Amino acid sequence: MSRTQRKIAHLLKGEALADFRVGVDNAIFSVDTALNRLLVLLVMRQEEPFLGQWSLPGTLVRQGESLENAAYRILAEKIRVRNLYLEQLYTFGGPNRDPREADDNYGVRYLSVSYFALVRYAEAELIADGVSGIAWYPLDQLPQLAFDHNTILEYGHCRLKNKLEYSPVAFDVLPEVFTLSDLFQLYTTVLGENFSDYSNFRSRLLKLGFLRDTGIKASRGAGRPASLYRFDAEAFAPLKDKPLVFI
Amino acid sequence: MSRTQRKIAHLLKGEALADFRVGVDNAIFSVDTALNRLLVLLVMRQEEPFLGQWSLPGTLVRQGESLENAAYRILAEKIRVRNLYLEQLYTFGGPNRDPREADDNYGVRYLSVSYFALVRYAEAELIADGVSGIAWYPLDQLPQLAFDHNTILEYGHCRLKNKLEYSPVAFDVLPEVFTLSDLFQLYTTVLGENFSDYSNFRSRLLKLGFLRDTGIKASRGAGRPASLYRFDAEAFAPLKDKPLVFI
DNA sequence: GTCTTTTTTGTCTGTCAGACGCAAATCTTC
DNA sequence: GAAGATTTGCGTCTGACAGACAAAAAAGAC
Repeated sequence: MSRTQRKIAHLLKGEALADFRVGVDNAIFSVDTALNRLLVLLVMRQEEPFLGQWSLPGTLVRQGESLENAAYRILAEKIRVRNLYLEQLYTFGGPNRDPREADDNYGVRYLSVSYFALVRYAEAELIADGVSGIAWYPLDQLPQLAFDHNTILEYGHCRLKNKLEYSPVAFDVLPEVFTLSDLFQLYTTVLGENFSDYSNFRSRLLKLGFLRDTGIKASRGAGRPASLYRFDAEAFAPLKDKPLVFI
Repeated sequence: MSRTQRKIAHLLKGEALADFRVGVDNAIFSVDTALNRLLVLLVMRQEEPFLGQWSLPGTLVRQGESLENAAYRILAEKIRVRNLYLEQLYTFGGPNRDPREADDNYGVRYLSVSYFALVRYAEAELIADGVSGIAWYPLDQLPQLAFDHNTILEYGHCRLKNKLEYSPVAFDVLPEVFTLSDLFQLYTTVLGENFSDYSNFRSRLLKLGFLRDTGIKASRGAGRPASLYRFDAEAFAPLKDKPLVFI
């Protein structure tokens, strides 16, 4: 049965199927540990609809391209980064979420498969192509975004908090070696100040046994120099999906 | 800019966009507490591809229909049930996941937004339309399913275990009043025998304070009659996203 | 040298999970 | 009706740990 025949068969049964255009939108987070800010990557839209408004970096999916590859592609177009974490977030596909649906009397639907990403802030290099605006925005100072992208970011923020609590995603965005203060600041910036005491956070993480003390000390201004630690993925493996911290 | 113009513009830039057909597939779980079995709902495919093979109940999304509504629609076509829980699971959209893509030289892609559902087994009434096969299958005795539906069920099983641990979804599929043994059997069937002792499970759940003792006793065969309890949603509210049990 | 800052290492207390035993209340069998 | 079986309900005990807090150690700042 050809596609047209199938379509006709469905129409005869009174079931009008929708034709879809599928896009991928990325909620890309980063943590500026110096200023204790949680940031998201926004781009200025260069075309209608929502021309001139901030939005999540997104793209339509090409022929032969997987959803995840589309997510990696759009990320690579906007940002140069070596270490990152990426996973699917949620699929938004209600009718009328894209004004282009109304333009088009053929009745095409626009669906967004959103992806969640966390990148290392220090080494992330934004790619400005001279035309389009691109910037890190603090999550608590978001402008009005295009489409339903504010909603997507709410989902993304939730996922980020859960990920940090239950998975070692933090070590994807910290440098190879880091102090326990770095780690603690990352957690407090994302989860809020009041989830644990530094002292208890420290002893819990150390007791879990997947942080290796390199013996090297890092002196940053005043105060006792801190030990630099390294994440041991092998030692972490058996702790998979156990909580790392308690909110 | 018309749709055709946009398409041409993209083609000129060497970006061949994919046209999508979007389907919804439901991973519908149920727990048979009498036999301690975890079941999933499968239907026999009535058309190509995978004619005559078992698959998840699914449907293509219609014009003007939201993804969630499509999920509810296909569920309602297969099963009559009053109490259920449903949420989006994951979106599978790699190229070549549907053989129909190869048939079609136009290059249409088939994408599946999967939904996870949990229904009350005792009151679930399967709708056999005389033509199509439909049955509950124990999760540990699955046949080879059509498409990537075995993968979808793996995702679904993971989600089910997490849901049970962190959300009161169990009370959506238990009767209005239930004994603590009912509750415990539901948990052991899904999570395995070795996550907790009945005695400790009992005291933990009671101490959380959202189970109301109705005072009514239920006598089922031998043994001391059990108290019937009722779930108090209001009392549960502050415990949202705290774990109910520990695996 | 003294003060300040930051890291590191403790202590103490209350809570809770996990293991287990036993009493209570019903049915079954003799 | 008595004894045993079965299931529910309710304890106790112990070790681990979160949360609150104190204090020592090691550096820079003055």
